[in-house]
Amino acid sequence: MSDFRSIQEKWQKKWKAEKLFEAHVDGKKEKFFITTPYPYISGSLHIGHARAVTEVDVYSRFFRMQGKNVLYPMAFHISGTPVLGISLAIENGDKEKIEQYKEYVRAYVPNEKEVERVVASFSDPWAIVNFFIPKMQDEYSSLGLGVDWRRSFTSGDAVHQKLVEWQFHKYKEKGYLVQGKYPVLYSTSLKNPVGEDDIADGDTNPVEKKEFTLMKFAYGDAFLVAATLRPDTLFGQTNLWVNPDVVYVKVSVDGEKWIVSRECAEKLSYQDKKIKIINEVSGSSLLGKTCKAITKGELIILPFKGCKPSVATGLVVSVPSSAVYDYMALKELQDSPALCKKYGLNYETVKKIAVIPIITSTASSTGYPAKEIAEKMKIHSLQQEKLLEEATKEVYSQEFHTGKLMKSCGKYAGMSVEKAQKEISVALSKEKKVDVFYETSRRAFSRDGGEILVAIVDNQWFLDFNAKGWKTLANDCLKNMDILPDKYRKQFEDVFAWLDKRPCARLRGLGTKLPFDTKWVIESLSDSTLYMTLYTIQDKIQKYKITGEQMSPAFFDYVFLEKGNVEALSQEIKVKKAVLVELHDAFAYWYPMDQRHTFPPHLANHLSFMIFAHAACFPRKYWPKKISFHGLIMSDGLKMSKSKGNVVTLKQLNKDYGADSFRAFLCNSTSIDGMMNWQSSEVERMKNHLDSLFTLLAAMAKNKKNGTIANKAFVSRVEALIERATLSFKAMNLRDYSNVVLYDLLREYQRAVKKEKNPAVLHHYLFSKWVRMLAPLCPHYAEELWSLGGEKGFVSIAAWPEFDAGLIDIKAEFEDEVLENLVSDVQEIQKLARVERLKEVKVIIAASWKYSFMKSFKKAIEKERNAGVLIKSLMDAAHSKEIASLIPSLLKNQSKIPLVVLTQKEEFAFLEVQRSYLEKSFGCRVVLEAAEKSKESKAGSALPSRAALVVS
RNA sequence: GCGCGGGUGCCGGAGUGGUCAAACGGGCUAGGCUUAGGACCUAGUAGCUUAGUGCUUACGCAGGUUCGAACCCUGUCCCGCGCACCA
Repeated sequence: MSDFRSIQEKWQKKWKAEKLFEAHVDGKKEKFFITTPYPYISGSLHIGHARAVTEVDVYSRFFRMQGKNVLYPMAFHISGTPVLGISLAIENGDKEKIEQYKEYVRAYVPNEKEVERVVASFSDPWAIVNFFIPKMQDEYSSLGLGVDWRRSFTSGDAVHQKLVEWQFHKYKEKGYLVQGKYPVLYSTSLKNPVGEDDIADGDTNPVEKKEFTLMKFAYGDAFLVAATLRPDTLFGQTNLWVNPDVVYVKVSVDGEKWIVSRECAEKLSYQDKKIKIINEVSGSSLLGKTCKAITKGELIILPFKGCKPSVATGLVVSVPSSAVYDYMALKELQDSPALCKKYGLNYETVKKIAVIPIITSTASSTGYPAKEIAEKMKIHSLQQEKLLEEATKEVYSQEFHTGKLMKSCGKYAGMSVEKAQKEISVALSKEKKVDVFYETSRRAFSRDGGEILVAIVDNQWFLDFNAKGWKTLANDCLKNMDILPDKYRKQFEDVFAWLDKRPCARLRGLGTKLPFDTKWVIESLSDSTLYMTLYTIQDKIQKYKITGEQMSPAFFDYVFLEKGNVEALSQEIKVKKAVLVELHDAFAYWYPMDQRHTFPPHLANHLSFMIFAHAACFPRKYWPKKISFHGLIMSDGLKMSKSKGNVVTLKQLNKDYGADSFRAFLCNSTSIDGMMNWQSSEVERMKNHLDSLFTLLAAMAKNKKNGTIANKAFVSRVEALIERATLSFKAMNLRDYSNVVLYDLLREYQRAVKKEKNPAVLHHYLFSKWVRMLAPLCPHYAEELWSLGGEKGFVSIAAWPEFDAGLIDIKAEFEDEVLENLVSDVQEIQKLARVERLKEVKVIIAASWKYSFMKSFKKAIEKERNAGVLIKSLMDAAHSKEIASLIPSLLKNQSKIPLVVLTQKEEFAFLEVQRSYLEKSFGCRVVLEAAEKSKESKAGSALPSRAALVVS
């Protein structure tokens, strides 16, 4: 049994010592530059992080063996709020976070005192970064990755920040950067915009922003302001709802007086409105009064306790035709003179309020969907909240998709609901009869307990993807890229079409400051779209100790774009001209990026932005060439998560299975875009399989002899497998490639060795090819075997085996198959006939005419498949009966048609050669005879390459 | 809701018009090896049938095109993912 741990360590050390994976500019070699998004700093790495990097490694090792100059680099991302959040939590004594990080640190630091000290130091975000990065590098390296670590950096390093500054200057010059107002989720306690991970339960129950239309109904010197999501129902408004138990406030809003809930007034102050509270107005005091309708006439104010002061304005405009709540609330009043009396309302007036039909849709052809659905669902009271919710949703969805406005809607009559919604609010907004208000989709709090609401940020910086020409460039870039699998191309196109303005800076988080407005930090997705360029020069930046100050925009202009005067630049930033030229040459050699490999969740954000960034800042020749996608990772059939306890860390992985087993399992268990389901029992199996493969190959290594192999079929099949593996690799079909090296070659070997008198010759031919083909998948085992077999140097940089088309021998393969079929047929017959010990096997070879018939038949069916026509054209008077029955049966079961049609003589000769082998397998005499000469009744059923058999 | 992708055996998944009862792997069953277990090897794994190369039913469901469909077309049901300030 092999010791995977020591083998793994041994070869990783040697690779490192020999600098095997350090990539150097070499104009004589074709380069291959492949990347995967840099990982974000987190506690510890698990197999989810390992998929992309491992697949890239397997793939790039193949290209290295194909003679390409491969650059596979990696860096680290630290921008944004997460790292900052951790250090803040630790500084604030957050017990949960501290414990969590102690746990992470314990994996590396044995001494508990030291653990405490390290975690305490994490109040400085850089301490987190500096602690984890070397660990992450080690863990990644333990997978056997051929990464050139000299080119590593973090997004917080000067070189990265200077690049991002250069990039944003370019954006600004091109007019891709604009400023404006923008609604964001905002925490009142943090006094800052918040993202999903700042919100309590934000990841499991996401908070969205909802855009309400505020409708202003004149009431005395003020407006009663009601919020609605459906401006399209404007013409169906019959009354206003207020909550009689709520005390509203009259506030001055930008010169107008509005009556809204107190909570709403507070929220409005965050939404770019100047608010001053004038006085209180009790809900009950409004009952029975009227306000001016937006369309014409007046609306009466009625009570409805369902109006929540915490939602929108706390006032609701009633549309009983379409809104089930409104319909029910109105009906309740109309059905009860007592209730009206209680609120001091005139029953007759209330009774007279008529539902106004406004929309026909699949929900109602007459315009009374609320009434109809309430009756259908047997809703009879406002207490049935669940049903009411459901009914509301149902009506809305039907009306939104199928609704048309009726005659009652004036000039909007005949318009679709979807369209009317937009047009009505635009028109009313022009007349200043409505305003916009943003509300959260649910009540939410930031992790420190502050309320989340929607605030409007002024002077927010946006990337304007619709800026002149940008999209055209990006689409151009996309069009010339390979997307693997190509089904994602459409998705890119859709995302590109939909991208509009995107906020690109935040007020908090780690990252690069916007050079021309330094209170803003460039947001962490926007700052990581061009960093791959740095991989091409980072080794030299370090070698020549170039500082952040020296990396001015002019520096990047020259290094990337060869723009400007080198001499002048050299003087200005004090970097030798020769160094600048060297940097440029390195960039020009490695760029563009040949491939980027990641998972589909990056499509709509990172990858799209990456394309836009390249399209914006670089000429066509430096645009990325290919994007490939891998699938997601599950563990024991579930998404990996701490709470489920199914996270498999790379440390564990190395301890229990080792890199090669993981790599083989990963590549073989699913296709590249399929989901990898980690199941330890299956990984264990793979480990065992590799063990026995290793044992077998190690034995072969010691027993090899040059010579000629008689088994042409074997050689032909192995050559075909070499070609298949090569083609699969080129298509990044890692599963099919791994099938070849893990199983198919093994099967062919076992098949051949049974018939082989001189296995050492077989080994000589197969060993070196097999080990080389195994190397990308299981590099550690392959290196060990390579040295066991006495081969020179590293297999990691050996040449990939060449496929020799001249050794493909279809006839030999076919004959071999005929032979194997014959053996298994005999065995089957023996079983069925219950013959204990064979005395004789009679092999009756088909009559000669059948061979020529089969030849013509094969040719004929290339064009004609109709049995009747075939029979006529192939008829031969001497064998009419047989032909008539043979043709339909061959058509039905085409597996009976031999791949290669031999002649009777050839088949005879081949079987004669194999007779001794057959006799040995059966342990008895084997007699060959031609059907024409046979006395057996079975003789007639023999077909070319499928002899009739008689056993005794 | 909009957009995209997908539904194949006990499972993961190949297969996109004929050599498919379906690659490869796993599981399961039987046998071998072994002190035992593990590992490994052999055979079987839709049903029926048989001294073999045979029949029937299958690729979400319902239709259609074709000599022929898992594969093409139409309808339908179900599932997954994305929908922005978040890495």
